[in-house]
Amino acid sequence: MDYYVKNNDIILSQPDLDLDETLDCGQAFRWTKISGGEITYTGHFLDSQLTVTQIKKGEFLFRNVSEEEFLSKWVGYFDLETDYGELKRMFSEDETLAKACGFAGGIRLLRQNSWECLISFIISQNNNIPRIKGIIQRLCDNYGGHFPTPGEMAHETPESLSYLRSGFRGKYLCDGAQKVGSGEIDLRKIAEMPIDEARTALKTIKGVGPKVAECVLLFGMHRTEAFPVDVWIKRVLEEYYPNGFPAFAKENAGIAQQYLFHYIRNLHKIE
DNA sequence: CGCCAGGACGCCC
DNA sequence: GGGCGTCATGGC
Repeated sequence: MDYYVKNNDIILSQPDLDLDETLDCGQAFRWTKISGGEITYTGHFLDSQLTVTQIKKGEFLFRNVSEEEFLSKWVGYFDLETDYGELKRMFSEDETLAKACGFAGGIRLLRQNSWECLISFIISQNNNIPRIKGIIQRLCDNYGGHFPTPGEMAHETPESLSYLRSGFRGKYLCDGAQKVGSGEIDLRKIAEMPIDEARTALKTIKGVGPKVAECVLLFGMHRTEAFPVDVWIKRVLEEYYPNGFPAFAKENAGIAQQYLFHYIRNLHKIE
């Protein structure tokens, strides 16, 4: 990992990271882009806030971040100890994946908080990304600007959450909050389970089906073999992989999925 | 205006 | 087990 401390900031050199591709690709919903000449995002992980700027291609400024905080928090969050160059070389055995990696090679899989991920992807069902962000924004605003803890949300009802305007998802959010807040569901234990057991456990929450469970496993528990299939990935599988997804990528199928998701969604822009 | 969205549920057969 | 209507809301 190539970084150094400069004044109160961290300068990171990482060719396999692009802020737009990683922070605005539908895996996380609480990063906002700061308008201006440079590419800057501000957002949160757990109780820490970060403002990060892409100085130039592959070079980043983590503003007002100590070396200790960088190493203990953001290196993990941005998965900086994984070699994505190596992953992309492996994926590129496959023709479609090679194109996808070439199109958006700056995607990384963020290591997000499992609880926030669970709530976020319950909200995501049959919804679009701008509106998902809006609902999560209203939720955090209501809790003084931070993402509510399971304990804080456990008492909510669909009526008390009506300000979210989350529609039919309100009752699902309440069931998730009640189960996690009460300890009936232990996300830390689920994260360590064999994956099929983990899937089954997550799906005991109302509103958590195959897709949402897979997203929680991939984005919130870093189970890289999890492979969420939404309408976009379904199109990819039908069009490019009629005989199945390549077995060599199985262990990291979820990361491959990220490249493919971004690729297929933006294909209309490059043809 | 109509179609769609990082789907899941309930019901039917 | 697979197929289908329904569920709120609002982005485009």
